[in-house]
Amino acid sequence: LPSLSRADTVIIPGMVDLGLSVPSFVLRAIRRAVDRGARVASICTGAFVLAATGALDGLRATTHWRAAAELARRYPEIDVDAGVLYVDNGSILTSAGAAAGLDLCLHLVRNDIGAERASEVARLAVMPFERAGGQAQFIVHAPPADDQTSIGQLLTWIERNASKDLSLPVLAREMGMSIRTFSRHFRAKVGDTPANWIARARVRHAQRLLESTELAIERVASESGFGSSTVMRQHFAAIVGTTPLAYRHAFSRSAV
DNA sequence: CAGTTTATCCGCCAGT
DNA sequence: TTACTGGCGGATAAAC
Repeated sequence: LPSLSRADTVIIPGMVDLGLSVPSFVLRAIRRAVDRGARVASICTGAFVLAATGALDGLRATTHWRAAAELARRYPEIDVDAGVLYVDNGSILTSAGAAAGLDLCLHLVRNDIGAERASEVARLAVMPFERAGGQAQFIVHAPPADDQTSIGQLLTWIERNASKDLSLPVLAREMGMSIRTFSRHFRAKVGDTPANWIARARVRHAQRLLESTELAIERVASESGFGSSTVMRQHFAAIVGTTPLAYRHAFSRSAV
């Protein structure tokens, strides 16, 4: 609970038993997070917890379809919509059943760091990138993530050009900003430092090459933009937790 | 692996 | 006054 006073995003999972009442100190902690502007999202029947804090009053919201009527009965102030996967009110979000919770989380990832990364996350989570049809018409009340500025575009460009020179001066010039301003904006928008993010992009690139080619490790390193295989190994160990060769072997064994 | 060089990051601050 | 920019220094981390 103490982390609720610092968290940027708070996610409330579903509760098994709607008859249980949530301790008031939990509700207060959540309410404080809401009040200081943290982004708070509920999944499935977690909407009941969020509703109990009063944060949903006057807003449109959703929950598991079997619980929707009960939510509307208990909290007349809430505009309950059982026909959508999730509802985005900007900093307050709710989602329907558990699977829709994944859609909601993917929506957050997409808004935060772009569609490119979101599609990767979706792939990792083995779920379709964007569910369409049926009840998939989600509602976006908030202005669509302000200017999904050029930082987002830069990220996808980096993702595709891992082997290029991605030093700070180069990227800053690319963006038409000074180095100082660029690193500041990057940090604010992406939540990570450029070097860190680039290292992870390069590791992803290397993983792809290791999965799908027979290129020598040294070659994989240079194609992925690492100065040497030593540098790649270093990052690989830190991020993936194994060595490039071990990764390739593990992958080829498991890929039928 | 250890030592050296280079790059990055971020607080600070003066200038729009 | 607030909101933003961008150079500087130097601790820190990465690359060699």
